[in-house]
Amino acid sequence: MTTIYDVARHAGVSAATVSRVVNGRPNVDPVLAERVRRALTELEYRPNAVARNLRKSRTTLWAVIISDVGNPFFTAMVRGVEDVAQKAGFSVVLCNSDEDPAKEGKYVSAALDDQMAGVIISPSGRATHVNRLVDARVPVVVIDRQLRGIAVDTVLVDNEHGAELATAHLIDSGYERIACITGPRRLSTAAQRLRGYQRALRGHRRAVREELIRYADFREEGGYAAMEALLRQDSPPDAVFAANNLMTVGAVECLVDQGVRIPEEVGVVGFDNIPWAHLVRPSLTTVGQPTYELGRTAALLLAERIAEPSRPASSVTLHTQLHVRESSRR
Amino acid sequence: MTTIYDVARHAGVSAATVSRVVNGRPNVDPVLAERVRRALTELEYRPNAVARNLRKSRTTLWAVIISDVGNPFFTAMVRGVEDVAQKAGFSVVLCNSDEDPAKEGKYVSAALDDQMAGVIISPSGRATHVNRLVDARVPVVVIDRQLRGIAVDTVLVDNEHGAELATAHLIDSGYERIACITGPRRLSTAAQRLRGYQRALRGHRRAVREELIRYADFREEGGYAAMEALLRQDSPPDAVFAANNLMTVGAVECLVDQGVRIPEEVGVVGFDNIPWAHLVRPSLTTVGQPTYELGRTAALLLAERIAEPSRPASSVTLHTQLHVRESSRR
DNA sequence: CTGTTAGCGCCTTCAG
DNA sequence: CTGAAGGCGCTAACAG
Repeated sequence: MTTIYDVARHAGVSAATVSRVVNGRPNVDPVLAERVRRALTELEYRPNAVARNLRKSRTTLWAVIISDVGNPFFTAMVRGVEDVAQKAGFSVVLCNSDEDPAKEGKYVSAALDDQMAGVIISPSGRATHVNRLVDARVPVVVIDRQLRGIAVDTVLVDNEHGAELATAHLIDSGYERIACITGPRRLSTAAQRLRGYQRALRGHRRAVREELIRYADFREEGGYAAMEALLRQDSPPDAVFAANNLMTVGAVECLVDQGVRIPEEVGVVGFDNIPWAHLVRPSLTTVGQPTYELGRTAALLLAERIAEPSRPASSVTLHTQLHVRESSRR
Repeated sequence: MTTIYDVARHAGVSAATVSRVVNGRPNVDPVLAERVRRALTELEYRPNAVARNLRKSRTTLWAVIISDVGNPFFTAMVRGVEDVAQKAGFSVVLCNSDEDPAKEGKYVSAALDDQMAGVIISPSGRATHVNRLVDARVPVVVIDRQLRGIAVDTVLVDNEHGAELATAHLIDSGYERIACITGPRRLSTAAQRLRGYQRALRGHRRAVREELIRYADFREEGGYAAMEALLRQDSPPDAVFAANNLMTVGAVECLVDQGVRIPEEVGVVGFDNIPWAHLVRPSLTTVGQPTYELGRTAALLLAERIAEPSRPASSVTLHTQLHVRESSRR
């Protein structure tokens, strides 16, 4: 491995001068600079990033801690993060917490140990781990899920509003007994989408029936099981609002398996984009999120905070959009 | 930030002793060790990974360079990699080359500069960048795509065989003019899947018609455009084999848009798993790959090579499986 | 404008 | 078994 000293010797200057040239500092004699540049290319010098990081006690890496790499929602988001990161000179370490606070904790520790330049996290529950980052003054942006009582940059969507629109649309389509399959209680997204559902019902003077509300796990299996339970009831629902993409797929699978016709017997609206929602028969009505933009925005916020650590925390809310397709029209 | 010296002072020993305790070395007086451990927890000491990396000139990071984070095939693979990596004490840096050799080059440079412990790469074309890694003695595993004339650990699937099965199945189902939409010529997967298609035709004494073969980009848009072009021909195909998941989706979209009925008018088989292939109407026949296992295997190979850098390169081929669903039965 | 010096935090000889 | 010393490669402060 060729070091800065090899280059210095080869160019007949000091290591400091080489460093200055490498880092594009002004105040270097053009003649020397040229000699250094030649040595640089001749020796194919590449700065050792690790040494540089130690010296500056900060790296050029961002950790993105998401709760499910298998969920296209999160990968689309990561794409948005990545594009911004690369332009800003950072690389992205993708960490999959699998909704497991312990795993999340491990990744937060790693981010701390590795002196990551910043962290974007979709927290799997309480604020504990995010607090560790904040306490250590590591720039953090929370994405997708809200954390109460902690001043941190946050990027969200208007969950409640989106859920309300979705539910109102089912009501307008003539469905009477509308169920809601939401996510784990501890997640703000689950709570807010449930609240939007309830608000729509109340706004249309419908009763909110507890037996039509299910808490599942934001996964396919959970959506399937919840739908199954709903169908087994004495008076089953004639429509369902599922609070994320994977659970929507699970619910639809269940309906298909049970031979229940969509949208005639049961109408379906899902939250989140679902890849190829339009190819599924019937095509699925969804509340679309600007996933890529979510990631982009979070990355932009992170870059700003890194540049200016003391600026006050801000919170950005992006908007969802209802895409009406076949699964909700009867 | 508390350093090893703070701990040493606090415990009344030298930094060397602390280091030994932290790293679980034997030959430390139990009494001292206990004192050190107490200091460790009292001060909440966390070793600085960057300093450690510099000292040992190796990190605990793997770079996984894939060509499309938007493709569920690759993310499923990454999951397999991640699970193994975590158990082996490595973190995974996910890099998205977007099929762009220049971007790929940048990420390879980053891996080199950051002294990554290893790289898993699905190369976007020629071997140049992989060679740089090999030359620098960075442990590498090539995944999904074959690189000729270079001794490197590789994990593949039986592309030709899978494609042959898929095509033979279309022939057996009674289709006559079977088209093939394959990927970029420079990618081994595209070439091999095309070869499998041709082999199946020849094996069944059918002519291989050049006008039924299209080279696209392994993306949705490419699949759509290729299908469109095929349909515009004088005698359009009555079936199509698409060589990856996204192109299959694109082709199906095109058929739907044009009002062509699947599988009655045109049969469809796609390569790669397609999430929710069974929910799409008609459900899609696919050649399934063991994606998670691909990632797992690559990670295992990488771990082995890191442990034993001089072992000869090996190549593992996993098997595909034909999942017959509705889109190919008439 | 340039070079010398020091040290980021850790680990690993090498003496003792 | 323990501690002192040196150095991984780089950059920032300080003289010159």
